[in-house]
Amino acid sequence: MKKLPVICIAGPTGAGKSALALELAEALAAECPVCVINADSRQVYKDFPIITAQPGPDELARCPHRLYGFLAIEEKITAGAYARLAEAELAHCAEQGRLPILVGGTGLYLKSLLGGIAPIPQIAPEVCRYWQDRCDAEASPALHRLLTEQDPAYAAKIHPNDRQRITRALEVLSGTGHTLSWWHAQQAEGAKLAQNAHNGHAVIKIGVGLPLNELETLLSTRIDKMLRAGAIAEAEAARALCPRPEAPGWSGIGCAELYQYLEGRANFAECRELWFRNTRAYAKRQLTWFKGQEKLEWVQPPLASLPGQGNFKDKYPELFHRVASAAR
RNA sequence: GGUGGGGUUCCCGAGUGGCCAAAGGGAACAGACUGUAAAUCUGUCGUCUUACGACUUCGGUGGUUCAAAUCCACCCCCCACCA
Repeated sequence: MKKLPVICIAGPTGAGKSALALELAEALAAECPVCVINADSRQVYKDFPIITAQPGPDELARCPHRLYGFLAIEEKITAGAYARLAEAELAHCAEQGRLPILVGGTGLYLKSLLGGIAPIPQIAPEVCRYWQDRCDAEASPALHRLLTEQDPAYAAKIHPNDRQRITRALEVLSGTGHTLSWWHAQQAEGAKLAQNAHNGHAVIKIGVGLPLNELETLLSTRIDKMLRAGAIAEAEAARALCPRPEAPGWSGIGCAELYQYLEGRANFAECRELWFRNTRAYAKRQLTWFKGQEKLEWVQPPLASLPGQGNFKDKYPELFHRVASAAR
């Protein structure tokens, strides 16, 4: 049996990745069945379908979608956990002869899935707590000095102020007995091989995007659409379910801002403005990531992405041809 | 009309004679990124292509002083309260 390729649609938030995926899915309908798989760290939360821009019922009806909206707000997902879940979905697709279309803007998740990630076991929560507390008490530069003694190679790569990475390195060391550098070395070989292939499947990476200044308009109108679609009610319901803003699910852009608004700590205009600013800043970070980390085939956003208007084939004939012939 | 408070670099905001191109935060720009990644972190951020340098800024105009964002005078705006 022929190995189907893996299609990957990445790019900054709000550029229309999901819509493009559907256009592609529909254009491909004649060739082979497909399955859209989420590669976005926030669209996994089931209580924020609107705010995290998950595909709606209409979209979901158009073709199978996986890994969307399945996590509760208090639950945490990580790059490693995501990679395992997505790996299983890819295997599933292979069994069924479906062409997987990965869609999402979480660069690290895509990288972990396609390029592999160090096989570090889960670290006990007490160990994490311990370093977290120590970092609070001693400040990150002190822990960075400590890390420099234990794992100079990794310490040299990160900044003394980067408490998230410093505590993680220390957690891994005390939790597993090996340094992060050691763990990274365990999978370095595979990572190099996996750049353009995944378990023997060809990977076609498509980027959807626009320069930041042009993307702004899309981001702004998208926020208004979310608001009209009931973003506030969604946040309100989520708050009733989990009134802890520090819970993992609340960290999404828009969620956090709306929480402040609901608490009366920001007025509506401030909330909207912040939401927009943060979204824009995030899109910029993503652009930087994709510029430096991945080589994508950039494509314009599908501006008129109304249901049933998928004309991927006409817009990107060569790209479509490549995908289709790889799928056949 | 009276009294009090205030006008600082894109925004917020510190600064009350020299150590001030001016704290801090935000925004912006550039960047990093292997389990929190919609996260976390870095650099730049008045102008002069680089600066040990030069030049122009702190409502306006004059003045005091070796030296002013900081002191004085007048003026223009804003806010609060009283009328």
